[in-house]
Amino acid sequence: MTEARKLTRNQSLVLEKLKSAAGPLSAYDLLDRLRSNGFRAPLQVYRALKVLMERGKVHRLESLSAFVACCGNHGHDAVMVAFAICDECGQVSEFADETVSDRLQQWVGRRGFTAATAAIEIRGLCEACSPQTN
Amino acid sequence: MTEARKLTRNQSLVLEKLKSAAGPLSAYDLLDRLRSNGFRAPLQVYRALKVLMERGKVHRLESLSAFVACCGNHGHDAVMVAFAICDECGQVSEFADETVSDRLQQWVGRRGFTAATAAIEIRGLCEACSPQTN
DNA sequence: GTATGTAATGTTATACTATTACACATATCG
DNA sequence: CGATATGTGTAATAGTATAACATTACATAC
Repeated sequence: MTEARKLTRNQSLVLEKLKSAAGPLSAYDLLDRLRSNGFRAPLQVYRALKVLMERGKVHRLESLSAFVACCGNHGHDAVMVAFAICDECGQVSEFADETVSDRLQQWVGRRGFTAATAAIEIRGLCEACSPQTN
Repeated sequence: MTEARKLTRNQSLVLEKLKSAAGPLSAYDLLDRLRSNGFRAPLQVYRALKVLMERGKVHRLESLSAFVACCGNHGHDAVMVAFAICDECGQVSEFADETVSDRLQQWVGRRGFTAATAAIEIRGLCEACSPQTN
């Protein structure tokens, strides 16, 4: 198991901001929102994010260069997590599908590849933002 | 079908560089390699990349902020493409798996989400870079 | 309590990635 | 020709991320 130390002040602040945000936040968004808490430099944010990601509490959305708090609704295992990101409203849904995970693992495994992390990000339109069909 | 115009000079140059590269290249890598061809500004690269990606000739690796030529070995359809990226040597394998594609489509579809594009990137160690086990 | 090692922090500067804005050119089509 | 659309060149700027260094906080051992 990963060592589960208590979060430091900076780490807690960053995590709280992400949890209370409506959607993904960039590191600089976070910095701006934490200036009133004494944050002054990007590195303070990036360092906190690094630890939070290592502990699985935060995910980085590669295609947005932004970060979200982990929803925690999926199996706590080392399954690959996927995201559906609405290009219109920015809403993000997090999910994990074991079949997807297994198939991807199998494909790379057959070639001797050892998977460490994965980014699975689907971009499109959420229901609310889709053009009406009726 | 997507209009298949002939590539312009800049677009061809960028595509050729990507095809002949050993691995993914960043936009600025490309710029440096194309200075002898008259390239002077990042925008010349980014504009060519944009068109090449729209035509499916180039993929962007979100987790690297880099670009690769499409291998063309997978079904030419609108299937989601996946990548295995070695964190050690930078080698990239491109592949498409219909099951993965279908499962992801199903998951988001069930929630009324309309998928437009996807990024599936697995990071880890390729066979050659994995620690020996024998 | 003091020494020591480790992790976290604060700060500045810098590197890397990407886009905006504007001017000019070229091609196609009526 | 005039009108629209696309491509180009250039400069300036915005946005994302890390390197390097000095300092502080805290746990543990002596």
